[in-house]
Amino acid sequence: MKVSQLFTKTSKTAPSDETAKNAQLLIQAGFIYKVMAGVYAYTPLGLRVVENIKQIVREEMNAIGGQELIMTNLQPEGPWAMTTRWDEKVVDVWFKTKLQDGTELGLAWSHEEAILDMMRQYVASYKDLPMYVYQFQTKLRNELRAKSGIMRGREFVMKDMYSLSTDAEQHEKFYQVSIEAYKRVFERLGIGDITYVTFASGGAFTKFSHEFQTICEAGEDIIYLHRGKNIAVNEEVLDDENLKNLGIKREELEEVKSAEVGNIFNFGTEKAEQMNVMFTNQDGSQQAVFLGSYGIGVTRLMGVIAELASDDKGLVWPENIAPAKVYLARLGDEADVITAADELYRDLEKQGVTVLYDDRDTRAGQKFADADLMGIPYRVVVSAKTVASGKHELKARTSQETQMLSSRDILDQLVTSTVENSTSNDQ
RNA sequence: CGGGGUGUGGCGCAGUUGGCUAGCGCGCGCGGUUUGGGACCGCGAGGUCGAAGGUUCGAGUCCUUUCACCCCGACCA
Repeated sequence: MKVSQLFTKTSKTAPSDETAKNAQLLIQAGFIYKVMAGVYAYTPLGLRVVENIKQIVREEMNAIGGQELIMTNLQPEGPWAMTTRWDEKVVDVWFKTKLQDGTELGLAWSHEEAILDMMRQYVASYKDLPMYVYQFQTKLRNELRAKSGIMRGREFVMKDMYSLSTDAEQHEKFYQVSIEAYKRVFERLGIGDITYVTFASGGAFTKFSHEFQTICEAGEDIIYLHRGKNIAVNEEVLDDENLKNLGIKREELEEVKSAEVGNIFNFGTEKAEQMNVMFTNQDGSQQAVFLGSYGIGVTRLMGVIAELASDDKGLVWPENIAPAKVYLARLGDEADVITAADELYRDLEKQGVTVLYDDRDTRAGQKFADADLMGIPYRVVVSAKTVASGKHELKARTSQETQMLSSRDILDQLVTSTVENSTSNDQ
């Protein structure tokens, strides 16, 4: 991707109508565009980050048997009425609209009912179960108040997975598998060590649900960490009885602010009973499907990571989700400089290293400032000086030191570290 | 939804107790000098002051209504 072709521009000043750090930085650097409160467009750089996060999630969901699909945003009343969740007194975040003939429709804020309604047609026997489906969807929620930039919007991208199981035992098995998969996702996103499996309120079917909470000052939740056991308790379920059941003592806990980046939830058989989604069991009896629901807030994660990974110069993306791995700054427009930079650009991309190639006719300072603001992990400088010496400059975003290396060595180094990344990711 | 705050060129801001052609910085265009950390000089384009209504000889400045945005709270399956 060439910087000269990006329609977005960086800004020296933060937007005045945002106070959340994630929104300020992402807008300043040209990753998102604000349409209205809680509603943001993702511009090319931002979209790359979203897609990178999605890809990591996708790989882990596929690895535990998830089948990707896409449900619809437009929802008919029928399925939701069966569970009482069509009622705006029950679910107050509905956006509702109408067909031209007056038929009321809802815009999906979640998809449990939609999934079950569809699966009624596909699930007939215990042999069809368990079944795991997931999607990346733009969720629409009429929140009373949007806030914190992209961490709490009215329109956001979420990965939601649904498990359909024959019974509690089969469900529980996958539930545990999903917890491990989620841990791998957050590990790969670079926030594994500050993301805690957290006990939270469970609703009618189980004592707890599990949230994945990332320690973050900008988060909305307060959780109590037990570092020894590597778990946490949401303040909403912090009471003596629960602590006793979990075998932990209040004084062992540490209070922190956090952002909920994932949630897994057990619906039991109630929803399938309400919606009449049944299967025939081995003994020939009709039984209701056991439902689980597993969310990861994709765009919220982007916001959380932007909050956590930045310095006074701008964003600092982890390599796994950065919009590009390298910022190639070409200084000067002499023919040999252009040739050298173009070649390096081509060779890097050819070997799978994503490059943001700053081929603009602007000064060095501008390019360096933009590279820093955008948070690209590595910066390579090609100039008349480096071309003359045969060695270009390589610098990591997080480092002050630069190395002078030949094009060949730069290639080797950047390609190699890509390989290391993908290797550790496969485990 | 309750409380608080803010709306002035694309962005960030200043506009004194209402006063004449609404300023500044960034960005943008043209010319020139520059060229490794957001260059400098000159010229130039661009706003009717969130919107509507009102008071006044006169409103960006005052009043009313309204819209939008931000923050706190409530809410968040």
